[in-house]
Amino acid sequence: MAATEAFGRLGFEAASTRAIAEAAGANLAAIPYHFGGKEGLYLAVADAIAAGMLERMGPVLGAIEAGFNAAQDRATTLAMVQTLVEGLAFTMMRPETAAWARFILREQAEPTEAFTRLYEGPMKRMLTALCGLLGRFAGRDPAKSEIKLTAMTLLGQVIAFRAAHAAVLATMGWTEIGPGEMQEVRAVLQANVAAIAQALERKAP
Amino acid sequence: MAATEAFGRLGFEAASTRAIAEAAGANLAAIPYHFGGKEGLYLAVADAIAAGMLERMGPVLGAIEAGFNAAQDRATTLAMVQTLVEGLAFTMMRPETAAWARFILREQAEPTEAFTRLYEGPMKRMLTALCGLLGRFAGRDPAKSEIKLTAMTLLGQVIAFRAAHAAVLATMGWTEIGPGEMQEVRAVLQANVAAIAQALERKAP
DNA sequence: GTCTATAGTCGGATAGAC
DNA sequence: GTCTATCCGACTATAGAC
Repeated sequence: MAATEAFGRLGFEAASTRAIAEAAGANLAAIPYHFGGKEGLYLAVADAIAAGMLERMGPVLGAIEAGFNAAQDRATTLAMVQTLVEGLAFTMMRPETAAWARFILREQAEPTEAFTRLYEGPMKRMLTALCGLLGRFAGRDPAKSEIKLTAMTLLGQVIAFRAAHAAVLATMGWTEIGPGEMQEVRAVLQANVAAIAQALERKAP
Repeated sequence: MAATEAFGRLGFEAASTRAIAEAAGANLAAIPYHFGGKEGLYLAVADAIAAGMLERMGPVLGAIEAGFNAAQDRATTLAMVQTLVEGLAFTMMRPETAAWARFILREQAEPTEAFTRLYEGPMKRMLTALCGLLGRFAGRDPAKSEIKLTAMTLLGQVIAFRAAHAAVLATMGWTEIGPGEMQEVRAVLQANVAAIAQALERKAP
């Protein structure tokens, strides 16, 4: 956890193993001993984040994947999309996951081996599920660019609240995105998802 | 430019003035001499980015601000929203501004004095213009939370393509977001903006 | 203004005692 | 496994020649 915080806040190079060891109440030499070095610790953080995300999003994703083959009507499909977006929002906006978000955003800008572990784990699964749902909605191949890009924009709306965190706080006059603020965000996200889904549906063959 | 690239890629602490000076073909000692030190150089980068964004977004923002008081119909207002979102997308997705995006995203996650300069300059002006347009669209006070949050999600969709850059490339099978890819992104952004605006309009008093 | 040389600090890794 | 002591490299800033 100390390493997640430090790497997320400062990046790989600027974070110091000395500070991480001290924050964790551990000895500096324990890092090379247990993780094989600073880089090993960094990858261990990526794996821990991937596991944590899968743990939190697992139930929602499992339900979608399980219910997918049973032919669903559009209302049910839309509800699944809403659940997925909302699940991501609630997972990524919790105070405990702020450090995850910083770490992931860094890896997005400058991907390393750690990004592969994050992408091939939780991210790909979420994107695949969302594309499947949107494809059914639009009556089109989920692998089509338009569907995939729409999926990115839906998840992107959520990500933006972390990526543009300081701008959100400044604009809204908030000091944090707590439970109360989260309710307002959720209402707007739901409205947007519904609007975009409806537009997709209108274009369906 | 060398400093923008280095600070954007590595962050303030990890970027070295040695590497920046070498990349710029300048002498190491020139940095303390001309900018007062590493921190002064960092703030100079922030100011340069703010000025560059204002330069690129200025015409679009000026037109919106000038035309705002002349009572506009909804079609014109929607067109202005589309122009603003598209302008931001084209500004922020150009290869030349990739370094800006990395710098800004870092400041969003961990704001310093540099963020204030970015926010009070171009960001606030864009957000104010967009809230004004959306407020008129929805027939509501532009200062209402719902309007401001909707504005954040609209700009957030654009930001997401930079913030989740690696995930976008991996999902789309792209190697970069060039002009061709940009056209596809633009079409989806336009559709989303139209859908969200229409939903706002339906809720208008 | 521009450069070299250097001072002073802090980084990660490791040797070796326990 | 855990700790202290230490090595060696890289960093920013500055003194001082030109």
